[in-house]
Amino acid sequence: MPELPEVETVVRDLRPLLVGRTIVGVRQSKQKLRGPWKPAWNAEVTGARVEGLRRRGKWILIDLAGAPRSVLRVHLGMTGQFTVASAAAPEPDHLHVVFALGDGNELRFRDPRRFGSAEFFRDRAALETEMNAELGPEPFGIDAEYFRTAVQGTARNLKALLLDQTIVAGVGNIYADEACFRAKLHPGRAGKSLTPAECDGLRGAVEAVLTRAIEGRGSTIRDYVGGSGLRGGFQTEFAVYGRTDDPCPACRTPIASARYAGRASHFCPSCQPDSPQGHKVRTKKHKESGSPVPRPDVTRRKTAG
DNA sequence: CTGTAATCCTGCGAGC
DNA sequence: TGCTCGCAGGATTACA
Repeated sequence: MPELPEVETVVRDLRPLLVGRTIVGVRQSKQKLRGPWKPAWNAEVTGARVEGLRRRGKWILIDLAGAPRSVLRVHLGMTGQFTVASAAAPEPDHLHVVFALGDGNELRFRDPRRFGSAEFFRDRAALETEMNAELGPEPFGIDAEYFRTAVQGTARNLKALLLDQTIVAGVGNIYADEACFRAKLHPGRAGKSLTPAECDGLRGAVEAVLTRAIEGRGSTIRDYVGGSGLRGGFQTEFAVYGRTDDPCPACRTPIASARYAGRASHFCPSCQPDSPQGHKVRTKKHKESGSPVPRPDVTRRKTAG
C-alpha cells in the first residue's frame, strides 16, 4: 500500500525519466478511477513540458511548464503503479491513464483496485494553497511543540492520530504500526495520555521509520512497484506489521493484533504496554476509569451461530 | 468530540 | 473443485 516512502521512491525514480520530457499525447481507459482523469484535460497537457516532480504527503505532483504554470496530481490509492516504460512494451491490464512522452517512452498509471486518482490542475499555486490547508506538515523536522499540542490535545488514539493526514502527512497503516513499535507506545493509547517525552519519542520514531523505509525503497506487500517497476525492500524489516503471533523482535512476546481507527493494528503487548512504562496510571476516585486504553475489538473470529 | 461504518474496487486466501 | 465471503485499506462522508 503506497504510503510516503513508496510515493517518495516513485518520485525519485521517475524524476530523471520525466523532467525535460514533453507530453505528446494522452489516452485512457473507460474505467473510472476514484479521482477520474477527464478527457477535456488531454488537450491541456498535450505539448506541455515536465518541469519537475514533487511529493506532498502521499500525493505525486508533476509540474508542467507554461503560463499559467499547471500541475498533474496523482494518488496511488492502494494498488496504484506509476511507471515509465517503452511505448513498445506490452501493456498490462488495469492500465487507466497513459501519457506518451516525446522520447519513445510513456508514463503509465495502472491501478487494479482503482482507489487512485489522476487529475490536472491549471493553477498550480491555487492547488498548493488548497493542499496545504488540508494536509499537515511533512513528517521530517516537525516542530516539537506543534506535535505535542496536536497529540496531547485530543482523546483520539495514537493510531487514529498518525493516520490523520491533517496532523502529519504521509503516514499510513504500515508505518503507523511500525512507528508505534519503535516508540514503544501502544497504538490504542489516547493522545492526551502521552507525556511530552513520549510525544517527542513518537515524532522521532515516525521520522526514523519513514527514513529507513525510503532507504529500503518502500515496502511491497503485493502490488507496489517504484517508478522503474522495481519492488520495494523494506517489507523484510517489519517489526510488527502483518506479523501477528510472530515473536517480537525485541522480546519474543507474540505480536498481538487488534482494530484501531478501523484498521488492523499490530503491536507487542509487552514492549508497548497500555500505560506509560514505569508510571502507575493514576485514577481519580470520582472519575473511575478501568483501563487507560479501551479494550479493542479483538479480531473477529467466526463462531457457529 | 470521537468513533464507527459504508463507499469506492479487485484479488486472494480461508472455509465449507 | 468451486463457490462464497471476509479482508486488505486511503480518503471521504454519513451517522451514532
